[in-house]
Amino acid sequence: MVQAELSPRWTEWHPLRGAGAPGEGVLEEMLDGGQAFRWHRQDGTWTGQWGPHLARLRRGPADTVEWSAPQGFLEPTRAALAQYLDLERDPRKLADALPWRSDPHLARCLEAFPGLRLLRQPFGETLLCFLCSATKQIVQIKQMVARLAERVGRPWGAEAPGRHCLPSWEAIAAATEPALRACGLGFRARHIHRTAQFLAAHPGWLEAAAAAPYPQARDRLCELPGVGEKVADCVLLFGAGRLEAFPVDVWILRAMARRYGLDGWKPAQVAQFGRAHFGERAGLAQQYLFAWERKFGRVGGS
DNA sequence: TACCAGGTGGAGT
DNA sequence: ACTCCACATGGT
Repeated sequence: MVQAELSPRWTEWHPLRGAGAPGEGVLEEMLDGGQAFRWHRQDGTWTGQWGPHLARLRRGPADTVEWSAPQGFLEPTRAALAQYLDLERDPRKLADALPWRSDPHLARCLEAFPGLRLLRQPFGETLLCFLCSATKQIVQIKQMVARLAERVGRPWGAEAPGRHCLPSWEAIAAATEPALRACGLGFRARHIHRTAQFLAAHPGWLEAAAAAPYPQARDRLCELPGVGEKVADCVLLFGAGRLEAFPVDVWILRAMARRYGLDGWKPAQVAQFGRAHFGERAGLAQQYLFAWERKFGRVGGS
């Protein structure tokens, strides 16, 4: 499917500066654990794209992470990575403010994924990716957005031949729905195309939603076709750094039923419980619970 | 082969 | 307001 996987010439590796390095296996959870869908591993090296950016990441010596950029893009990539990975903030300090002292399961989750970060992805791209996410596995979502980039997005540049950015909302609005459907989007193609049409007809709408306070931002996003409470929360959490957002998917529903006794609770109730129980950074707790349940909770009820 | 996947929207009660 | 179900597609 991907024909000539020509790779760019890369700069040398640089140590990632910033507080709180991820523990063993945690980098993988950050890049491939359902927050982002544009990172691919080959031989222990992760290559990823976001917005106009392209970078590689790998584990370095002594619990560090190293990065490299396409030749000629060292400084812009350095700045973009700092923003994307939220390097200014220490993830362990953020997590320490969660109520793990009174919540043994949460404590276990924090211990299992030390240094886990929430990404700060481009808002519009996050919306696009999570519009693709409905009842799809992460591997399939990655495949869908890869095809969207390849067929609808613009080429990254001469330095990285064969590589494409995700399409802008304008580009998606200009595409036909059958063309989107041909990317394997299924019934999501209609939602995505109608959302694109709406955004094209309402310049500045998305930026306003991104800037609004959490409850208003969430309500506004839910006006878009294909966006419900879960997708809106994912977009705000992973695309706008709104840690109050508490996305409830099948894994969180399962986790809250098994670990907190919330059997039979509906998503909206679980979301309310989550925000009340975990506090103003509930979304961070959510990501730990999600990661733990997927890694350790696949079999066995309690 | 069945069942499930980071759900949503619409119809019927 | 709540319950049920169609919606497309591919992994396990």
